[in-house]
Amino acid sequence: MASDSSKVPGMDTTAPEETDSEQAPPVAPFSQLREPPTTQRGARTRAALVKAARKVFERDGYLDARLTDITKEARCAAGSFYTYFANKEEVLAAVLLEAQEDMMHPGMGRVQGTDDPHAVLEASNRAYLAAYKRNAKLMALLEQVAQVEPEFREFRRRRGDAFIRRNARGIADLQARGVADREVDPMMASRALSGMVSVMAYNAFVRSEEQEEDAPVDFEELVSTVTRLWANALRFPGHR
Amino acid sequence: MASDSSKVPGMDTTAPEETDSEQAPPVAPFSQLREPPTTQRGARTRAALVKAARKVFERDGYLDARLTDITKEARCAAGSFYTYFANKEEVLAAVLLEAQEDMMHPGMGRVQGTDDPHAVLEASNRAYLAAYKRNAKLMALLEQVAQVEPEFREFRRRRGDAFIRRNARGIADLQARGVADREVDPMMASRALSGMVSVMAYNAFVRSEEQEEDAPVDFEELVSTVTRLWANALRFPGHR
Amino acid sequence: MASDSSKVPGMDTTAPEETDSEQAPPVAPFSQLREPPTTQRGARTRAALVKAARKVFERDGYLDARLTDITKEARCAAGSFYTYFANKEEVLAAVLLEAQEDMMHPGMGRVQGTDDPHAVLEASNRAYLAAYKRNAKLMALLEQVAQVEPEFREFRRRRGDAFIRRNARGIADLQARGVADREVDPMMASRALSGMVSVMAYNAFVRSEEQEEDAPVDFEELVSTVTRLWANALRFPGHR
Amino acid sequence: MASDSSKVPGMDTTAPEETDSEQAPPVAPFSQLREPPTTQRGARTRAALVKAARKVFERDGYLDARLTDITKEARCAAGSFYTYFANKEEVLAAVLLEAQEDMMHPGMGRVQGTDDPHAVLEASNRAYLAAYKRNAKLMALLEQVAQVEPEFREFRRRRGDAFIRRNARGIADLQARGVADREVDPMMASRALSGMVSVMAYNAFVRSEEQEEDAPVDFEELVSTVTRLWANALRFPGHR
DNA sequence: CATGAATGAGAGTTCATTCAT
DNA sequence: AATGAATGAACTCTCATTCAT
Repeated sequence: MASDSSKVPGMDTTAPEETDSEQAPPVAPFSQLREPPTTQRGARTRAALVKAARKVFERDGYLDARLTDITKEARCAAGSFYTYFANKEEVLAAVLLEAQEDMMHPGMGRVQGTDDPHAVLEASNRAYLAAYKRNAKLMALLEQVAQVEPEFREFRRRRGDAFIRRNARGIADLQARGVADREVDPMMASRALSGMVSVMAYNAFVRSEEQEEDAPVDFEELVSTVTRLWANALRFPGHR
Repeated sequence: MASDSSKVPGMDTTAPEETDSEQAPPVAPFSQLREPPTTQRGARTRAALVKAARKVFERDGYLDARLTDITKEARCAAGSFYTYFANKEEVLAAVLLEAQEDMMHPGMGRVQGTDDPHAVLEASNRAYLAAYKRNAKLMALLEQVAQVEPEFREFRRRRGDAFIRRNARGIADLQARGVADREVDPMMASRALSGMVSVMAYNAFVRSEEQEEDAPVDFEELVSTVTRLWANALRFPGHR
Repeated sequence: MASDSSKVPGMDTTAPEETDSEQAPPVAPFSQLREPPTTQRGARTRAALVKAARKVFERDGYLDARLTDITKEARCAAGSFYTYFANKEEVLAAVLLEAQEDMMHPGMGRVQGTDDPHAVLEASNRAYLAAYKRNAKLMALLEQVAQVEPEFREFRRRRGDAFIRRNARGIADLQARGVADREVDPMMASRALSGMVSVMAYNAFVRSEEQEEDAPVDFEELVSTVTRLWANALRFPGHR
Repeated sequence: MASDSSKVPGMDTTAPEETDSEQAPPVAPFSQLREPPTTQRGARTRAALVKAARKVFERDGYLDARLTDITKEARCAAGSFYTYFANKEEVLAAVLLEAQEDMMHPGMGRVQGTDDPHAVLEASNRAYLAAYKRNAKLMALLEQVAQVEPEFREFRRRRGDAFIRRNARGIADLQARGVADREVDPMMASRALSGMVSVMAYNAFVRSEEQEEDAPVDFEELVSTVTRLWANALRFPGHR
């Protein structure tokens, strides 16, 4: 069970600039073999290919996607593909790079005007889960590819690590403030709890079709459950 | 992200016969298309093929494994493969079926002579993690295959569900006894916490090679961390 | 379309012993590679194989029939097949030989107590068509095999020739008696008319499933039509 | 006994436009799965493959023909085959389609300036037989394939039906004019007589090699014999 | 830059036949 | 005689990649 720790949730109590510095590495793990197109036509074709690739990958999966499917979808010749990408891996990298922004910046940031750890945690989890839901197909794709291509395994790892470290800092911070249980190692706790949320996200948004009868999980219930368990696990005070 | 919910951990406070009845389904999801060999020689060849298949799968992964690699490893002709299996999927099913016993019955069962929920939980997690570690390569394989073959996705799901339900019963039981937080839904909590442990197991035993520098996680620390977080999350009492 | 000239119809005005002498050759065109079984058990197994082969051939066709299908049907081991036959061709030969009696002797013989050529012809055609109908599946099989195996092409040819020659003699006889048109060569006329009836038989009894809506041909109408055309073609007198 | 009723002979006394409308269906029973090549080079390759396929099929038979034989003969790579055809069946369809024109339109049409049924019939039969002779190898191939591939069985049936119906109309027409025997059903008579000619053609031009000693049939004798028998069978008047 | 046909290595599968038991 | 597992040659089809136009 590949849990996704490539995209992990949690709380963010740290300063924004640090976060950014952490996010840098996962952004560019792929070497740009081809230089970007010079002409306008080139740019258009390239963009069409990336868009088509995303569609085909999400529909057929990475392994079953044939390059000709992609070029067909992009309405260009098979050979044109190689003007922009060396192979399937490279288009996928382009697809992920393009979507990365939204996947990495859950968009919440910090809850304004409060220091309540519980509120911060909840907002953070909500933002994470919402982003996961938005990009569910891509996350599924990433999981699949990580099983097969080491480059993307690495990509997934870096993304997960960024979240885990960010959350670990948050935990350490709360421990220092006396708000969180000091008995646990912040890093390990972050791994466990970040993982917990990512598994829930994966199950809810990616594997949901697998579940035959089960009613789809209610989003808010998901948020409150993982938040509550997380808070409890770290023994946030004033809880009830 | 494929989190593992196919193999989930947890605590077992329920009666043994119930547990068994739950574990039954995942045991035999694959129809035996080929009938078992009648002669002794046949049994030997079949066993050699299954063994070879496990080796090749673990070494090369499911997708890169070629049937001829397997027959070569088993020292038999390519055609002999088809005496026992219809295709790659079927050998894999045989491999998993053979290993299933150990993967499903972490071997612990109950801690004798105690009702202490914390002790029970810890023993349960230790047993689960130990079994995961023993079968790490196979778990990795299962993750990989589940991404590609619906049959095995289903297999993974059933296994996960069995654990999740078992743990959900345990949680409900503790809630009834007033030992666990009654605010959370036992099923959702079980999903989250079981998932948490399985991710940790996956990261520790499967993805360990990925982690370049990080020191390998200490097994006992892993057990105590997840146990503590789990206990806290459910607000076990008497906690320090 | 496979018309059958291996089994041709017609009229038989010649003496029986001549006919028999013609039928001899087609009976044994196949070399008996294996000698007949000595023990009683052997005879039983061989018989079971021939019976099974006929069933499988008629069901699946010669080409799609696998030897293991036959042995399975005969409830014996694959290897046992080779105790009695060298290959698929040989079983088929055995099957045809066994059925030959009924296929070659339409069973009518002569219409007793009449010299009326029309009555004789009609009886002959009726007997031929009835035999064809009885053995339709085998005839279909023979057609199929003849397209593929030279040995059976030869077998088919000999059988057809026997009928054609017999009918040619009948025609020559009638010409001598002044009853049939003397302008046509008896042999050629026999080829044409015998062929005509065999095509009709093939279409009616073998290809009947092909015809989607068409009502199945009425047997008696078939008999009377071919008889009338045949009689007309040779300008039998007194015909209306 | 593969008689051909797929290609049947006869007389054509009907208006041309009707005939055309009947011949349409058999012309295109195969769906063009692959779209036709756009470039000139593509057209050349495709044509080479069809030509090679015809040669190989006629030489080795449909079943024994290997795809690599065809590509080798066409001097192109094995994979190129699949640019134009999905499998062996499809090339064969292309081969037959290409030859269809000549096989379907025996080229005679009507004898100009005469209403003499006998002359019309003879010209029609001559044209049919000549076309059969020209395409003998292909007709043999069609017979063979029809025994094995349902699609081509259907193809054969449609072609036969077209001829049979055309001749049936001719017969009905002559009956109306009082020239032909009114006792027989035009459709059944057409089936029998068309079949008669097609068997003769099959025997003369396809199975001729089988006949060891027999002198090859004289073409003109063939024409006059079947014509005479046909005319007699329908009791054309003024016959000597 | 775009096109789309050509390439060819390589994998899975079938099944008649053999042969040790 | 019977058994049934073992053999391995043969063939089809896929698709990423190249390259002439």
